Amino acid sequence: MKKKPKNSTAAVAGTITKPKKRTRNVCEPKPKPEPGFTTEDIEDFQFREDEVGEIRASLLKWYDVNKRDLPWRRINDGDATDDGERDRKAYAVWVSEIMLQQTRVQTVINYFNRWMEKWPSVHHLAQASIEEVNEMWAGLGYYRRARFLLEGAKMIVEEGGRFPKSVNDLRKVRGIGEYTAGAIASIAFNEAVPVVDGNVVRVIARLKTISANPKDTATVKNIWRLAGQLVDVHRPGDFNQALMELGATLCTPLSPSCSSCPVSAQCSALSDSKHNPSMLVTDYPTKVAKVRQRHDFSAISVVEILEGEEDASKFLLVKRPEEGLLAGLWEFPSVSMNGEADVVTRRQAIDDFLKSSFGLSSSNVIEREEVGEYVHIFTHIRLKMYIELLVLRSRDVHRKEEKAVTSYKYVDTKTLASMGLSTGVRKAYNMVQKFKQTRSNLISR
DNA sequence: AACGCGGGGCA
DNA sequence: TGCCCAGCGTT
Repeated sequence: MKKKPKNSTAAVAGTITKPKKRTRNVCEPKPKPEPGFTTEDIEDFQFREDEVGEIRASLLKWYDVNKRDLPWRRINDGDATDDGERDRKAYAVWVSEIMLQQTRVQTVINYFNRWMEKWPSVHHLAQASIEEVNEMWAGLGYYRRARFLLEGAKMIVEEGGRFPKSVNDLRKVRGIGEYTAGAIASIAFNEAVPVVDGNVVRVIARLKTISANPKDTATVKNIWRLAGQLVDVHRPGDFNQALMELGATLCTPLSPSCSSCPVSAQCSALSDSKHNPSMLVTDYPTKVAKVRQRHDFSAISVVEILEGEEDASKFLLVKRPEEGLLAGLWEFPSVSMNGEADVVTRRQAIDDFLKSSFGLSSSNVIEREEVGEYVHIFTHIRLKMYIELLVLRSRDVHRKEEKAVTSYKYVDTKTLASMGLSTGVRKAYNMVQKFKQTRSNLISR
């Protein structure tokens, strides 16, 4: 491997470093297409000053005309006249940015509107309970984000209730990393700092034909440096949003609309593709080998306790551990299986779990039915759920034998309907409801 | 630096 | 089905 002196020039937000003389100036026009730039190459990389000017102007002009009408922008847009107003904007930016982490705009819109209606300010949010927060968040995924929002709101209120204004102070808030700090500081407080998300990585990788591994720390650092060079000092918030908006709407992963792109004239990937049809804009950023999905199996028992009338029945819920997958969320009793498992094995495992943890005896069964199977896909796990309905008589519940190892509770159908359940748990419950409905239709016929 | 963490939409 | 999305905290 070729050795190069480490470039110690750190990314300075909002400043433009002077172009340096290099033996190989990658910014020079190239007589013929080159394959792209490796990790070592981009250490020396920067935009020319005239390029910076053109990109800023074109992108902002495009953004002013084409930006999407999004609920958080309605709050952000326009200049704040006092600190209170700036804080309200910052709160809206914060909530939207956390929701938007790894989540598409279209999905977020409704969640954002409901959230802001329920908790219009950081002070309102700080008074909320984790149960309420989970309820509002249910279905969005990465539930840790919701917990951090609540913790962050409490931190801010405890510190006096004023929103942190700088990247440095914002970074201290729970759940606010480099990206979110940059977004809030630039959009709400006009600090000339860059942001780098998946969109910005893609746009810059294409502009500069960066073929280095986009997940590599050195690459990410250099993209931050390049984004810092680009960010418009006068309109940093708009510029950052424009860059991301471009990535979300035109410079998309699979089919970019280069003919409509405001910075197509500055795009090396597009220029290369015109010279050589075998080179594609979509070759950048380079693809990263994906990790293999784990296959998990779980027996799930929707335990219904009958207390006289059918309407008075209650369901057993168990709280998941405070760390790991779906941390702290409620679910139906479940037992992890070691691969595919037949109904006898599953029931045995469930019986053992119900007996040892909740003192529920399988001798009190009114009804036990196999409801079905459902495969729930996480990014890293393929979870096959075996779902059964188990109806028990309440008078036979041996509360005395309960071991308080697991936190659990019995809830009625109404509570269950409104609770913050993960999508997989909600799916299991819906399958049980549908099963019952089908069965009662058959009986009434 | 590597890893864990949800869910959905789209080609 | 595979891909990837307005990332962050922990180890």
